[in-house]
Amino acid sequence: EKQPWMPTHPQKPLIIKTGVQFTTKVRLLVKLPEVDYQLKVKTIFDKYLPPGRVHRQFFILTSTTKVMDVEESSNGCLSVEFRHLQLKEKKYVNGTKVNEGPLSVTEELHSLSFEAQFNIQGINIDLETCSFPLVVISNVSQLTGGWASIMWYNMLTDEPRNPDFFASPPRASWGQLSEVLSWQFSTFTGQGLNREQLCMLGEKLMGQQASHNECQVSWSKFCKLLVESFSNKKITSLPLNLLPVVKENIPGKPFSFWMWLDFILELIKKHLLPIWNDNCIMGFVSKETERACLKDKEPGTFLLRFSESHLGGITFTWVKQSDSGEAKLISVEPYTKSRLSALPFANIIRDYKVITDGEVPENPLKFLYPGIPKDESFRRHYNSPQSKVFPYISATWIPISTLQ
Amino acid sequence: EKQPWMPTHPQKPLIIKTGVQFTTKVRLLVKLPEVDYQLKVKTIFDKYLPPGRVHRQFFILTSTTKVMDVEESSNGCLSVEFRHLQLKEKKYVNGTKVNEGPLSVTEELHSLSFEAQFNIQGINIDLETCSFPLVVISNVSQLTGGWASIMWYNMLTDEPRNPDFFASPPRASWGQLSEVLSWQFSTFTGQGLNREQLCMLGEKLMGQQASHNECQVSWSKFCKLLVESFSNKKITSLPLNLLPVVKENIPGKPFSFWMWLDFILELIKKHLLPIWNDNCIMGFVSKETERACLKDKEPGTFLLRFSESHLGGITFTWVKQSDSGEAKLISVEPYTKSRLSALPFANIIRDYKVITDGEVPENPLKFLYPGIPKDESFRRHYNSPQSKVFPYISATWIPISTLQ
DNA sequence: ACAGTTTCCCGTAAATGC
DNA sequence: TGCATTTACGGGAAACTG
Repeated sequence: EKQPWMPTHPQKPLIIKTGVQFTTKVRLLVKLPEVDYQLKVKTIFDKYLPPGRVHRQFFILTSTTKVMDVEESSNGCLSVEFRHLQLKEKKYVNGTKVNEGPLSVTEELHSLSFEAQFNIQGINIDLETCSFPLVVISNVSQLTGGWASIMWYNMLTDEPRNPDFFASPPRASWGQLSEVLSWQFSTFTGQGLNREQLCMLGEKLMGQQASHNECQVSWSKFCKLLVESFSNKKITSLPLNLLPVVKENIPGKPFSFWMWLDFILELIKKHLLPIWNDNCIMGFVSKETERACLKDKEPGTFLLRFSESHLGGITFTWVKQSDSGEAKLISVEPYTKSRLSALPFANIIRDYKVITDGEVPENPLKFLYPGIPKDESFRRHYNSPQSKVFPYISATWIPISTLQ
Repeated sequence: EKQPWMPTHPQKPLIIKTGVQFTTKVRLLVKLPEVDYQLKVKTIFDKYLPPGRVHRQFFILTSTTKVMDVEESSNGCLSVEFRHLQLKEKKYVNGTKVNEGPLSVTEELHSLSFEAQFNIQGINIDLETCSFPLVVISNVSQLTGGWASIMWYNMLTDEPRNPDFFASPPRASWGQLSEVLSWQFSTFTGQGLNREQLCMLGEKLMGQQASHNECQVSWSKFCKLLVESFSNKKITSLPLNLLPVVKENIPGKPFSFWMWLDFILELIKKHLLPIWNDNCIMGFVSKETERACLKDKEPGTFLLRFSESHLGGITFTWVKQSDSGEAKLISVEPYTKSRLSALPFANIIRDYKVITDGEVPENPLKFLYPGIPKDESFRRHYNSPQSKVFPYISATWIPISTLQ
């Protein structure tokens, strides 16, 4: 017996949102002789609650039993697919809501059990199986946190069930973690992260180290602590719940490493997929590396990287010949999903202009690092102009910045 | 007894969306002596179904009884407010779903009844009252149609209840209708439409007439037929359900007069309120009037009007000195809510540029019709540039069109 | 007051039904 | 099959609640 899983959110399975339908399928791997009776399967949510601790409790709002059927696609074994299942929270369990302790809701692990019972040659046989750990959320804003839990669990344990996993979550080696992160990118882009990109992520998470692979990353560093600030390293490495105290000291970055990364994944998925897959986006580059890359390049050389200060933002940095003759690096305010839905990023790169007073506006982006003429890299991604809208003349946006 | 009404959608009361909470209040206008007992009120949805015809049927999902209370704000009379009421459709009434005839769902009129019963000095007294007609919708996309019904009903009858009103809806005189339309604008802008604007609407609906005020407008012309097309008047004046036949012949305008107008109302509400209230938008101007206004004006004179072909779009038309020396009018592709959320309209006017090959981009908008220097009209509506986003340089959009 | 969490519901997209 | 209508649910914001 085994439980494949049809998730609500295809890229983030094993997360169920209350009030949103999900689908699950159970297959009976043992072939039963003489199947001329109906085998009814029942699903139960959280059949085995961990004894000591108090979770939120949920129940399946919709019908929970269904009869198994011969599956045509496989070799004739029995299976049943539950569709339109929906979860709802039981409120006021025992009249009181018990404090849930230090775990956040996305660290609570739940499970879906399946039961069936049949009688063969006078012997009653009980079948039972159980899903991998599930996270239950109530709003899509919790998907990022929930998916962090699913990844951490499956990366670090082979146990099919351990609801207390996050009571003391083990650390991960960077070797393990980087593989998982890279895999996250490959799940929807077809390719993972390269060595340089992973190296930047390792540095961001663990600082400069001789060898990252042996480093251990804690759960809280991955997903609960604020991202290191370059300007103020010590103070920002505090749990989120200390944020108000800290807020006055450091502006920005009220997000964890994983939250930062997951927003980038979403940005790529929705707005950057073709140019990402075409390797036009260096993406994960520290400011130091960026400087090292660009400082000796000719003016007009640029690279694309994800903002470290703005969630889900991408920026470009280019080399400008300054008046003193020395090269200067300039980065544009990061483009986020809302701005990218006004104009696709490739068009922004094509049309971007800097206006310096008294001078003719100029596009400062000429060569994609290390030195490929811009249009050669991006031409195939430029959007063709929209069709005519007779009797009007069509209109679009030109992205600009004003320099002093 | 009387029923004020707290709507879900504040600007469009008397419309209830299934599954969305609404609130209603009943007040007892008779003052009862010696009120030392509890007066329980019960709400019933569609207590009196019209005998012959078959409506969709709904019921109140939530609790329907509540005890009246002395209202403090008024002079101590009894009242009760039902909150969190929610409507759900009864499916499969009597096992079959009967065809509903020619009425669309937004033409079905429903009602909410209130009952109370009390005993005073040995006499049983039944109280009962009923709301004005209500429209029930299942999606906000039906708000426009529902509100048309509410307006038409209340404009043309004083009956508190007539569920069959739309079986043969009376016509409205343009005098009545124009007053209601103007009032729609004033409900959220503080001022109605002026004579010229109303005149354009009258022409759009009824064609050129000596006196519009006496004209009668049918319900279907108001809200069910396609808007007249200037290029093809006859063919487009057909009911929406004939659209597929017509579609091949005429592009665009698959919407009724009221739908067109309501999208404009929404556009004003969300994106144009300050400049609308400042009378910068002439808005309702036919192409003929536009030409008459602008043809002798100096180049750079422009006006703002709502698109007749694009739902919820606003455009500007300006005078361009053409090569032949003759004035030429050019209109930009209408800006709709999605594009206006990228850049506010006032900024678009300020920054708009036309690029003609080989020439320096130029802003063709100089004088707001009849001749007010642009900045004088719009300066107070320009958005200040966004704050700095250190260490990035800020970026924005410049709206442009390319000519030839 | 406040942060974590849930609820609410618009608006788009997809599904459903006639 | 096509349109009218409903359902689904992401996403932003408000409400809730210890």
